[in-house]
Amino acid sequence: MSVRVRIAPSPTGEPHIGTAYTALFNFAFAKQEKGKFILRIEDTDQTRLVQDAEKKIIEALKWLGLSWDEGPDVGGPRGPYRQTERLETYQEYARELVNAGKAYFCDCSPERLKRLRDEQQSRKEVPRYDGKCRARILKEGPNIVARLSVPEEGVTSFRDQVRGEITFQNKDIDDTIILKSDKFPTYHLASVVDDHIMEITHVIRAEEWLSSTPKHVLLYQAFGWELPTFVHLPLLRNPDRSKISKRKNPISLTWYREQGYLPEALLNYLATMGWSMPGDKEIFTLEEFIKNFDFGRIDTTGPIFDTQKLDWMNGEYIRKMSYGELVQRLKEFTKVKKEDIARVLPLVKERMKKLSEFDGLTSFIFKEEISPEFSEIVKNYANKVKAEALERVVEALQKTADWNTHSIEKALESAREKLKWSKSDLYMLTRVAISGSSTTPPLFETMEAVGRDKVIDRLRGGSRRLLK
RNA sequence: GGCCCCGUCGUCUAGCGGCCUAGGAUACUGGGUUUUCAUCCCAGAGAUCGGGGGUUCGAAUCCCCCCGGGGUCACCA
Repeated sequence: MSVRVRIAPSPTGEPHIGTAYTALFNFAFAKQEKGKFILRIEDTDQTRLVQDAEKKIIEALKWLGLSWDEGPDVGGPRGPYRQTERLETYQEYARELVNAGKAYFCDCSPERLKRLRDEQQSRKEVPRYDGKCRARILKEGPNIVARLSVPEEGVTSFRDQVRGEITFQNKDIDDTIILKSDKFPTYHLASVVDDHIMEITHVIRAEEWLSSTPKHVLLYQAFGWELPTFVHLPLLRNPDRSKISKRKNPISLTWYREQGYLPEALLNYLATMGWSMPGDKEIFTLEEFIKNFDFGRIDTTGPIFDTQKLDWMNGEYIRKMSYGELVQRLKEFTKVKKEDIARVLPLVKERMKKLSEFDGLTSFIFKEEISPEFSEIVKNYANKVKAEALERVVEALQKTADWNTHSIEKALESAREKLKWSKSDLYMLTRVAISGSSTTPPLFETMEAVGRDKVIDRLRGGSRRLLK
């Protein structure tokens, strides 16, 4: 049987980093097995639905290059792939279960359920449904839900591909609602029915689903369906080890994109979360990941998402990338013209960790005016002396016909000989005068990029400023 | 709290009974290259493998208990 896997995000907010993580592992496994990777939209919660969320998820996955074979609008024999488009299906299956005595209708009001929960909690009991409607024969209708009838005794167990055998006592499992009173299925019913109809062979999802898996297993058993293989990936964590969340960590894929993380770097980083390439290799391509992917190398400990290491990895990718390719990628991060990006890129390529840093690193080159601050540099010279030094540099520069790093260096050196200044002092003074900053790319290259006229203007401006 | 999962340097991890006086990466510190920054190179510090019992000639690796962390307990997914 050929492998079919899926991701099933809910369009309830920003495209989530966890979705990318799960998608990556599903995608890699599908590719390795030459199987199918399916995108299914779990939009059954009408109250939490967010307008553009599905679109954004799709855009994010495309950005990452994790392409899918079926869904939500891409053909496939077992669609549609949005759950709200298949409501009758779930209703039919729920009815089938009720008719078979494996589920029952329940008309307990939300108020009663809340009261029940509160009472149980005050008695320090585990909150769960008391089975009031279990033995009643109710007709389907408004304000009626369907609940799974969980056996009172015995155990439900299943095998998780990376964690081994996991067993739950049936008495600990609640009679979960499978069909809500609005006749929409809950996640449990919908995902089990869909996974079966879509012939999903491996359910690869996050660890947070581990404790509801027995309910799913019970559903499969009630229907008499064959179980898929379950794989629960470790949960990405905040620095305090709690489940990764908006409050404590950036989780939006849109944010990572806007920050200038390269999709291939983000994917590479994600692949090292809870998984390791044989041979201590940390930088690897998606193709290498696919080739070497192995469930046995999944670590079940929840990894902390460390943006510092992501930054390092992103920088590695930027440095490795060709200039031409980088220029293309930079276009959406700056208003600087393409030719100018290409021209100054060599100065900043190895200084960028994120593409969004390009403007900050290069803006001084293109600015019309800068306001250098001289007070903190070359303190052993008086302002007047510094101003004169800048004038000497201007004179030397004006004598050179060519404008390249070599001629600039020669001019600077001849000025320096007259001034009898140290290299570091004169270069630092010049650097601040032409850039406004004490840290820039190499001076000659920087001056060359700024251009002759502007350099001379700025040196004179600096001189005037010092004399004020 | 019940149930379930997990526990190797700050962080990501290698390790699946002897090759481990625990390796790599990142972050950090120092040094080198250098006109500043960054890159690059070298070095250092950093984990008695959560703790305690076993099993074994031998345990980070197997077993038990404890402790710690996390997840989950909705007409949300």
